Amino acid sequence: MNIHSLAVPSPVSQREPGDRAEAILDAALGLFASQGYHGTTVPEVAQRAKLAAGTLYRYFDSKEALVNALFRREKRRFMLALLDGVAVDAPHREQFRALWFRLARFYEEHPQSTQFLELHLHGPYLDDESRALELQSLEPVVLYVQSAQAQQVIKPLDPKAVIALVYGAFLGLTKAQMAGQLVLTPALLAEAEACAWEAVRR
Amino acid sequence: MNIHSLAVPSPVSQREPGDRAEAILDAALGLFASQGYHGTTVPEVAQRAKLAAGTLYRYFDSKEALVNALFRREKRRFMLALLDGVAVDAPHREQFRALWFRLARFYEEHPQSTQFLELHLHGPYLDDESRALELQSLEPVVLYVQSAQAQQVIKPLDPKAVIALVYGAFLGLTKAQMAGQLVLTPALLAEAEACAWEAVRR
Amino acid sequence: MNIHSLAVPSPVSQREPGDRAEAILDAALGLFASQGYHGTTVPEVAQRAKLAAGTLYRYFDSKEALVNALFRREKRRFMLALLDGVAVDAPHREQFRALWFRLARFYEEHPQSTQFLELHLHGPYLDDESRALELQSLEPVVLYVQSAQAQQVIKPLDPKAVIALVYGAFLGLTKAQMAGQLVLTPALLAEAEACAWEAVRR
Amino acid sequence: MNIHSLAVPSPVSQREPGDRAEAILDAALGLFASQGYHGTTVPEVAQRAKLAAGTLYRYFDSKEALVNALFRREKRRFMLALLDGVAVDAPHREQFRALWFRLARFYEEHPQSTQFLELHLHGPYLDDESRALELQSLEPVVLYVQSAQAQQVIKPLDPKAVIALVYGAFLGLTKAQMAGQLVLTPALLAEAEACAWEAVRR
DNA sequence: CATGAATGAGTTTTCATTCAT
DNA sequence: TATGAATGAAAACTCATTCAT
Repeated sequence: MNIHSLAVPSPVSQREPGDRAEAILDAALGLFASQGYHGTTVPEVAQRAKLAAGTLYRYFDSKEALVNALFRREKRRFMLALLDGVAVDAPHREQFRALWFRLARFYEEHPQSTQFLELHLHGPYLDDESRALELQSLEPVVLYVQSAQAQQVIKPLDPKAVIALVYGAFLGLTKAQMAGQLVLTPALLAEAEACAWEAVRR
Repeated sequence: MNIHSLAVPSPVSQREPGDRAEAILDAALGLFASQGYHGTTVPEVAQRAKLAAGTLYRYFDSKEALVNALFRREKRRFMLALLDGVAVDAPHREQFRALWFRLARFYEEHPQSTQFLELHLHGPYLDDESRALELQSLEPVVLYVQSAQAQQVIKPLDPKAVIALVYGAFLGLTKAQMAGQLVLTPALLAEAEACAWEAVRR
Repeated sequence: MNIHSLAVPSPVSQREPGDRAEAILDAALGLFASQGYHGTTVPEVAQRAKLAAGTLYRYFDSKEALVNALFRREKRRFMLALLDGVAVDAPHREQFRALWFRLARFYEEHPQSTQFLELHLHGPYLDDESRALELQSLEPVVLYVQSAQAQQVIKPLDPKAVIALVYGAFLGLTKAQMAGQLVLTPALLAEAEACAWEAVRR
Repeated sequence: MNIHSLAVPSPVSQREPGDRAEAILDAALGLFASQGYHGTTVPEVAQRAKLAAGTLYRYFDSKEALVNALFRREKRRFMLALLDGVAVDAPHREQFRALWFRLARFYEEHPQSTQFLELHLHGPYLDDESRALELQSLEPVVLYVQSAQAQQVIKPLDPKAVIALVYGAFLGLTKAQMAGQLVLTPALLAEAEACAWEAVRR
């Protein structure tokens, strides 16, 4: 038994600051992902986050500020899941596989995040900071593709086309699963990874 | 000069009955595609269709009925463009290429339709008939894939996974183009078609 | 009996356009005058104008637009009542008396307008056009005072001070009447006019 | 250096009890005067008084109680400034001059108080006590006017009319100054005092 | 006694839908 | 049949007041 096990469990009302904002973002994620921005009401978000509608405005200036904060949180989460600690020295084939399964894992753990980010990519309610983040997020992947192309491992297409094809294919699978047409088993994901690699390999 | 050039242009009030409904659907397509269902107002649609808001209700019972009618029209257009007169006897490789370029052509001619159909695939406002059409629309393509698989030309994956991968890859390209990251030149489309084929061929 | 007496009385629903906006302004005048801008709600105005809250927004873009439209209408009414057809050739003493009794008449006929204009003179919700009108409205009276000063009929104070003294004195009377402390009989008004003249005459 | 300069400044937490209520009233004065009752929020007042919104409610039961307490404090201040130690034996002309310059001094030192008292004279949020104070405050001035009228020094108008004319004229000057149209120099104030006297003298 | 986060009623505003003309 | 003004329910947002800490 250590000193921590003696600690009094903190009651709900003693949440750390920031916790409440996170709860709101969590609630908003599910709703924006399934119903879209205009299809979701602020009271709905508040109710799901277990607070009064007015309270939400202590944490976010407006519905628009909320969707932007959410977009940035999810985009950062996504990029972190995709790139953090990636083995840049590994063979390109290995890196490709790693990236694919990181996508898969992120989708498995945060399907709503995947859906949200696709749905809200170009909403007119996204502000400059969100758009900047969006643009910036592609860069590391473009670098990977260019490096692989320099080694003549990936076809010499526009790197953005390569990314669009592979990530598009991946998203196609997730949509099919969400529509109930498909079950993304590990086996299927592995086969699909092979397909994706065949598509862009040289 | 022929007899037609002499024809008096029919006044607005003497349009054929279906004409106005079509005009409404055309107007709705552009708006729903770019702003979403909840982000588009009925008066906005009416104004773009050059009629009064109240008049729209002579043609569609409600906003929901409108979006469903639109979904069905666009889905049918899309399937027609994809499948009508397709050469079922041609080699599978040829058919694949043909399907890809039909997709490309449809997107080129009706980018909003492509966008609309993706965006509204799973809106909670779609009714049973629309959902049924959605399911049914996949069937001919599934048959094509199964036929190719029977000939051991396409990998023995779940046909829906094959479709998801290929159509997903195609949509990835269109999104990149709409985001201004890419220009879908004929050359790029041809190269991408090759990629897609490599992805699923045996 | 003339042709007009034969006219069918127009039903309520056939009001001339503009009538409705006027009804809203009339309703708003009474409420803004007695309760102030922030103390008056839009549904309150709508109810008094006998229409639904939403309908008001067909005529005015916002509550702020409404108060500005009202300010301008009342200011113009006031200036018209004060200056239209004034005998600029009459002796200055006569003109002074005329102006005073025009003030009195306007107040008698539109006490709420007088109150509203005083109360909202410097509200932060007044826009540039309203402010410009406010500034411009003083000019003709300044000219009168300067003319009288040139003839050595009125004391050589800053004309704006002369106006402030006289109009302030007048407003003091109206406030006392509205507070129930005083009754502005014709006799009292005449005596007060003499007082005001004594104040500024040379 | 004297003994006072050595005094330890009393920490905020050891303020005298009435101090905080005064600080709240001071903060409220500035805000109510410039933005009105409904245009001012309680948190705004609290922030300016450097305390939390909740704390304000230890000192005043409600926003309405606050505005009433403020009204009474300012009204008393005003009457004190106007009448305290006034030389009742001096000639009426002298007393008139003294009253005028006491008005001027009060306005100079507490322009917001002047503005507040005028703006809130008839707010529906004023309670009976405030209204009673309002009525009662006029009495000493009425007595002065009656005394002067008895001596045939001031015109035999209703004393309340006399007061309305003179105080109205004074307020007119202050409004013109606050609107930036005028600067109330000592010279102008002296000339205006002469005007006011001419207005009501016999 | 002080705090300030939380509340929810109330405010401004929008918009799908109706209906008199 | 076409119109568009009118409606009122519902949305985003504000703020006086309370209360756990």
